[in-house]
Amino acid sequence: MGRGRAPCCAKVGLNRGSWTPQEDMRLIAYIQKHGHANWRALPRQAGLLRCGKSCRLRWINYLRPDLRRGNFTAEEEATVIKLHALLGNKWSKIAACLPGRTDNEIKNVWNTHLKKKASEQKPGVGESKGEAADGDPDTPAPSLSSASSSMTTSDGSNGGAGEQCGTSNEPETINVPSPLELELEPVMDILDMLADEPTEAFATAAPMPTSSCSSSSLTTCAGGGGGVEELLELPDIDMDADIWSIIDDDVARLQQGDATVPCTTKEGSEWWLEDLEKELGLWGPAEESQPQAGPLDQIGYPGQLYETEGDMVMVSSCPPSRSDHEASNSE
DNA sequence: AAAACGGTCAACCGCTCTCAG
DNA sequence: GCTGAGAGCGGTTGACCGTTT
Repeated sequence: MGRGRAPCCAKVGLNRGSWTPQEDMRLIAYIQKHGHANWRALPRQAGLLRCGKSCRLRWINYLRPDLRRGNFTAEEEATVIKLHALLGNKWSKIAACLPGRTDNEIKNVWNTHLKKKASEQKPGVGESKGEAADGDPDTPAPSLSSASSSMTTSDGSNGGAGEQCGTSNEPETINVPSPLELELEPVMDILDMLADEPTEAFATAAPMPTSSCSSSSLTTCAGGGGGVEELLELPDIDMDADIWSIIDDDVARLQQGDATVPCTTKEGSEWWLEDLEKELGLWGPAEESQPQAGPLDQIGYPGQLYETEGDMVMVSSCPPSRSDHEASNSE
């Protein structure tokens, strides 16, 4: 109430719309180095002409290292459907049960096809709290374990995307009893409570222990892959110029094929960027990478520079064109 | 072969909640 | 206890791409 405040971005002089590869690189480099303690200040300190909100969204929905990508597995879809039946449009909470998936992504998937699917599955049973609605005798708990299996299995039908995301993300979690289970545990509790008391119980009983996976903080996410958190522990430092030296330095080293450059090494905590690049078809020898559409046609490998608007830009991660995304999905 | 249509997804907008001063 | 700032969430929109006519 009355918490009115100016929009986070005065819409003057700030970039809007799709993110460019260089913007992505700046954001990634900055967060890798300094974390994201203060989203509002981040774009200024990182030298980005974006509002903090936009940066946050970009990071959370696309650049975050612990993201899974590619099509939803059947298990994930089932989980979303069931959780939606339980929670409604609480996308962030649903996302908390699907590590590596973002609320935005789940929302989109729901609105595009799961909604239809769900209504087809349960023509008249929709209001029965969801659990057995799809004819599956399983209670929500089994559905969650399905989700957990989907995490480690990853969908082979994703044309490679699945392999990069899920498994490479947490190879160890397969044998270890459970980062994921631990993560899902509170959710199970929540669902348990929901079985008795609808939605209100959730609010009180769920301090959102897992929400970090969906959107709040990478540092606490089980899927985050160890070392990343260390990178993000650094305090917020004011360094407009510094970010450039980071990027410039990395660019230079990348061009020399220096595998120790953060964004390129698989051994460090930056493996995810490689994965991202692979998924975008920007990684590896030409014969292996997918044909790029549009402006990316002129782009070679990660680390390679190309010029745009008089700016030198490093080929690395970039917002995937739809063709990239769908190419990987259509397999 | 071209145009129209529909589907999908990334990004933006505005509101609410939480926390620090 | 109050106020303001920042973060997070859910809804909506616009652009792009594929499919159908």
